[in-house]
Amino acid sequence: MCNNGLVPTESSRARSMNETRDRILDVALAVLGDNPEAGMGDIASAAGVVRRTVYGHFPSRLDLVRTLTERAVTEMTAVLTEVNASVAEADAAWAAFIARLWPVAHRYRVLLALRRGEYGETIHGLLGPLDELLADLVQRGQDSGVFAQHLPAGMASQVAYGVVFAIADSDLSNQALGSRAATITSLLMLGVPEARAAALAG
Amino acid sequence: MCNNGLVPTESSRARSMNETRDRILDVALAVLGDNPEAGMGDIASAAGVVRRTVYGHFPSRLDLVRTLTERAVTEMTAVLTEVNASVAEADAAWAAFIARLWPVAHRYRVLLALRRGEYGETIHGLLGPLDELLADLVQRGQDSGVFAQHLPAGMASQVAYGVVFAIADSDLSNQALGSRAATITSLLMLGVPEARAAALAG
DNA sequence: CATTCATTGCACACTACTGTGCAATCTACG
DNA sequence: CGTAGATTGCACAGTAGTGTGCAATGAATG
Repeated sequence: MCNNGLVPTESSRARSMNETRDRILDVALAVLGDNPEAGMGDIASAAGVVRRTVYGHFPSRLDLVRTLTERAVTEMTAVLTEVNASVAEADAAWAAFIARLWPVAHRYRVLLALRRGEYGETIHGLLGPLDELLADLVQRGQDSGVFAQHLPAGMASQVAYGVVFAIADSDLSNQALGSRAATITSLLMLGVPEARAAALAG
Repeated sequence: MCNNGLVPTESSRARSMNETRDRILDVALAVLGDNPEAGMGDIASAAGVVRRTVYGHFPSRLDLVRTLTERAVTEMTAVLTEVNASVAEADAAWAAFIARLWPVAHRYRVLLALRRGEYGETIHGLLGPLDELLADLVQRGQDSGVFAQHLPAGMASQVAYGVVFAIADSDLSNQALGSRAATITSLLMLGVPEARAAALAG
């Protein structure tokens, strides 16, 4: 063991193994993004690896999906908590969140489809904490009067960021325009006036 | 043949067969609404019939789904054309459409899930004409200035009525409130001011 | 060099469907 | 009553996936 105990200095072997693992995850995200029903074989092929190898890293399909979901939740939660801490007004915070969420949402667009069917329960469970944070933000906006109250906070937040993922899913070409469109659209449906929404979307 | 040639007077046999067929369709809508991945066996059981019988009425699973989709398109198109003919303003027409669409949307909520994966192409093709009508309505509203233009008409209509189906899907308890909430939410995201949206939603 | 270990290639069992074939059954109809 | 036809029950073939077992390979490691 030449490990210094602080930095997990990986042997070349372990590093190469982690690279394989990461590549599988990245490729899985892309492949499943195109076709949520793709099998382990499709993912393996796309990753330049054999199906058996994928099972070496992820014992089951559910493990792979869970890992992807955990990644997504970690990234998205980080963005939301950061925005929540630095932006006071709820509508401005929402706008900042969506703007920074956009690239992430596009990457993880597959989760929108995977939420239904088979893995729905697992994914839903993992997304729970994030859902609560979103609902809290919307609730805060509704309490301070910047958001309308035509929907209960929980449902409004779900539908609003569902819309973001939906636009991220259908937006194949222009990423920049999509971000602005998604921000404005979600703000509008939360009850923010058009002028204010356009201003917040930069 | 004691048929008078005008009304297709069915024999008791043919009537009973049509009842079976209709029951299968109704039950399939309910079962698939709860679990879009339910198999022919599940549908058959729920309809109080044997799997083989379902195949007697619908040669393949696709035939069943296609029939359900055609039903949905027929009903929804009828509502939309009727509203289009009787209501002038685009935002008012949209509100009237959603209000009358609501119960239908709830019944056919499964199509939202079925649009992705396997039958997506078929369903998409059948929904095509309806999608165009919706896009036309939104375009009309954008041209006359009652709808905002943050999204192209085609995408705006898709996302807006996707939201309606999403709310219909998650709304298990109160149908009446859901209709109003869905109307307001979709109007808001189309850029209609909150006051006007609330007024149009009755 | 000898060892360790990720990866490979192949075989296998298992599950869960779809769609078909066919004889048996029961019922409405003539 | 006799028959046509809808329905049933069961068997069967086919497909497509998941997950496992195991020997062979090849490269990094000590």
